[in-house]
Amino acid sequence: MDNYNPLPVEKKWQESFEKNKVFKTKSEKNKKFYCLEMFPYPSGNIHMGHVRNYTLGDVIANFKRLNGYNVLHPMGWDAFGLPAENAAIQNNLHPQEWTLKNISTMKSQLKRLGLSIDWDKELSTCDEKYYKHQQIIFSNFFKNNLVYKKESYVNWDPVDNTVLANEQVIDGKGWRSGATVERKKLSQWFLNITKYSDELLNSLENLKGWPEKVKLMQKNWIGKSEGCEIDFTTDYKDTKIKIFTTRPDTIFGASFIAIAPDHPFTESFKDEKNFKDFKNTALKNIRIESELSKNEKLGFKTSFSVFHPFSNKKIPIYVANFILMDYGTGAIFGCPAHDQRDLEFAIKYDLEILPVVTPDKSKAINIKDQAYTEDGYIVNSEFINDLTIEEAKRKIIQKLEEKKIGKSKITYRLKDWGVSRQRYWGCPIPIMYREDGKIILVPEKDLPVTLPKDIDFNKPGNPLENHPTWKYTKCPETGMKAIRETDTLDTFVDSSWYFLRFCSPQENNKPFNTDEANYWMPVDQYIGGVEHAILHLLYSRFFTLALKNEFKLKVSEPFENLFTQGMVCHPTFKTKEGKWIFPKDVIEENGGFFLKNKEKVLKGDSQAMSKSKKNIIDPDDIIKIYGSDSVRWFILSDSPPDRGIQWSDSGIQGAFKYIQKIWRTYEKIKIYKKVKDEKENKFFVSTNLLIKEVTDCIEKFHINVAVAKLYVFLNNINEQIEMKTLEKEEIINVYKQYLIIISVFIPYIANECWQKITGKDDLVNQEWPKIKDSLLKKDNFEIVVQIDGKKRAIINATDNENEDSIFSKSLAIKNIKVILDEKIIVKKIFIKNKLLNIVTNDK
RNA sequence: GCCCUCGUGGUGGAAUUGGUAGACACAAAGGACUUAAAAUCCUUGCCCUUUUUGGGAGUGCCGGUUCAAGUCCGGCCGAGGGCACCA
Repeated sequence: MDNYNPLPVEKKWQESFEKNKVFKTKSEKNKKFYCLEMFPYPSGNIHMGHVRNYTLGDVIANFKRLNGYNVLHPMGWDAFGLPAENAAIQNNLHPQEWTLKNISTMKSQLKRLGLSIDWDKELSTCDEKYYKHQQIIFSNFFKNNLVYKKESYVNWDPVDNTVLANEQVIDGKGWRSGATVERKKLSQWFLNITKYSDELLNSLENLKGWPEKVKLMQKNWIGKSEGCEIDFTTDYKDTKIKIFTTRPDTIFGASFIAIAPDHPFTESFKDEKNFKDFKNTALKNIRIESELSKNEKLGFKTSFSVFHPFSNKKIPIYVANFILMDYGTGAIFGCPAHDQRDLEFAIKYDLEILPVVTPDKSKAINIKDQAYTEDGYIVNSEFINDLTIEEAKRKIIQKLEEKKIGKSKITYRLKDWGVSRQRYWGCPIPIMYREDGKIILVPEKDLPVTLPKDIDFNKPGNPLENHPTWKYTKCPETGMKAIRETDTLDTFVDSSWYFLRFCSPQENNKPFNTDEANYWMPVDQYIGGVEHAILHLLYSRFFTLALKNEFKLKVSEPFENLFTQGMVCHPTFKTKEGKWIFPKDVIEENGGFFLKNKEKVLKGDSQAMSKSKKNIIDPDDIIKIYGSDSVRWFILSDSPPDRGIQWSDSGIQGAFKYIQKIWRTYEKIKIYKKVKDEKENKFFVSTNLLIKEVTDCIEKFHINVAVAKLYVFLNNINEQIEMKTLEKEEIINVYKQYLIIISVFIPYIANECWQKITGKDDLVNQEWPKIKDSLLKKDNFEIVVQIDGKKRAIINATDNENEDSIFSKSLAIKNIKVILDEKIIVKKIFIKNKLLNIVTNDK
């Protein structure tokens, strides 16, 4: 028998798919399925993470197509971003050339995988045909007050004179210059996502098809807190400090006020030397975020106080390094007895610790180094004594509102989205600053504002800013001089609406065609990495809400079902000096690991594949040896798709063997002859059951289990071939059903075998095999017989066979009888067609 | 620190949601075929035993609920992830 050689076969079918536009989206508007995987950043080559992501999506898309859905399965490129600029600097290659080259490479790699993508829908975010519409969306947000400018901090490299992205700051230093990064305030554009805080939070519970984990992460990110604001009157010219608290019930335990270092109240003493020093250290420490929680709680005692709103007691005001100006009101009252952080602060500065909540009314509570934060009753608190915490909160808020010094208030952790980037390779913001100081939009007819091609990366800073002419323009209305916005948009903006654009990527006048979008949206299945659980997915939800009215969208949520796939992992290798080594450069010998020059290599634990640790396997290298089908099959088997998968050589070899076995099965069927008769054959029943199980597994994303069932399926077919009791036609029919099913996973071998066995190449036009309910009804069952819950025997029974009959059959079994002879039967538990448990007095 | 998830053979993992634990695969050992290798196929896989269609232990640890627990409840231990001065 010939071996199956995947490479020429796969090439043949790839060309055939392409030539015949097999995966083109249909125009008729019947039941639809929009299957989308997160689009890739064109970094150079596809990696195993892409292979897993797109293969997974392809299984779903193929499955739905065979089940009669009109499927939209597009692909595009998240093509703006910093690495293109870095490559430009390093290789003296224009970001656009670098990007386009990468897109072309990766596109051919994806095609080689046999993905059922409609390439006519391809889009790229760095294409002006795409970002023109993003500028229209920005203009729209501008008109609807969803975008505004405010001062905000950036990472500033004082040596390179440039703004750094967070990932360019390493241990607080600039990645190129090594200079300590400073915080610098710049005026930047913000999208008003917080306007939708409540809606984004509340509709999470309607997202039934999202993983609970992701919803929880978003919920925590939005971070809703219910509490109240209280105005405290100070002894400085009667000014007021507004604080936010979730624990107004502890107001009588307040022993200090703490405000943020950049709180407006600090204006009156901002030039005091002691305060300046304090503020500098406090703000400096904020920059290294990981250090924050370890930081010591430091306070600066001001010479001012506030008056308690109910007791009129004087309470000192501190400036504290742990109070953030951009959360709540930038000020709190500290109640040390019932907040751990306040307690630490109070101990350090010797402030009063007055317990006002007790778990037990009859006993006094004593606070040492643990704040009491549990439920209880209020004490030491005048008119709210003896109330529960909840009652006290309500009472205090009511009193505050009566006295007009406070009100209930909901605060969110979610902040508005800063979208300005001081970068070249991004979508230009369609804004002009007119010489009379007015900020105006570039009119829609003048869009897109395109990026200049001739740029100089040798000068530090933003090339758009440095460009000799690009930013100078004129106001089209007044003819006044104007300067263009030189910031570009965060690339997360690009990916916040691309799923809408895919519905009508050729639409010229609008970001998307309303009818098409309303037909295809929402995305029925979205698949991607869990690392996007918060930002990308939240931003996309925000965009959908924000665009809804203006563009007449029917949906409020973009992604009906979300699946977050796990990472592809591989062991890491290092030399003694700690240099990372590619797995392909490592040779295993007698349990040890070596380089080609015999240098010893240390094997580390398995981690997610990453360029920096070099524990990567290039899909190209693998496909060249085993073919695409093998890679697809392996990456789908073994591990549940939402968990990490261990890449292994033996695993891919196993997959390759399976592909070979599919081929051998075809060759055996080709020469098959029936030689004997057999009355009873469970084959069709078990096949039908397998089809049902595989179908269920795919629908539930248990792809690894579906794969396991398909091993059984093929083994069963081969068993039947050996038995030689079926008609050839019968074997072929089951094999054809099998091929339809595996074509969803591994299209090339499936199409090849189908063509060989049927003489036609119309596998893609087939229907998913029907499950025959009549065959699902079994008439034979294996009944488990237990004594006191322990399995003792298995009995064959007919459908619905009754308890007495099963019981008497059990007694006929020797060891059951032996055991029961010594015991008295107390009762029997019987479950039809399944189980009989005989319970005795002797447990 | 807070929140979440997960602990099953040498390994990746199944188990219809409380009803036969270990499907399927990888790796290993033994065998068949072969001059040989590769490929392929078969067998084995905890302990005891009268070698069986027998018994026992067994899903991180301790306890509980139940006729019955990998699955439910309580406590502990361990691994991974998210948030991180959020008032």
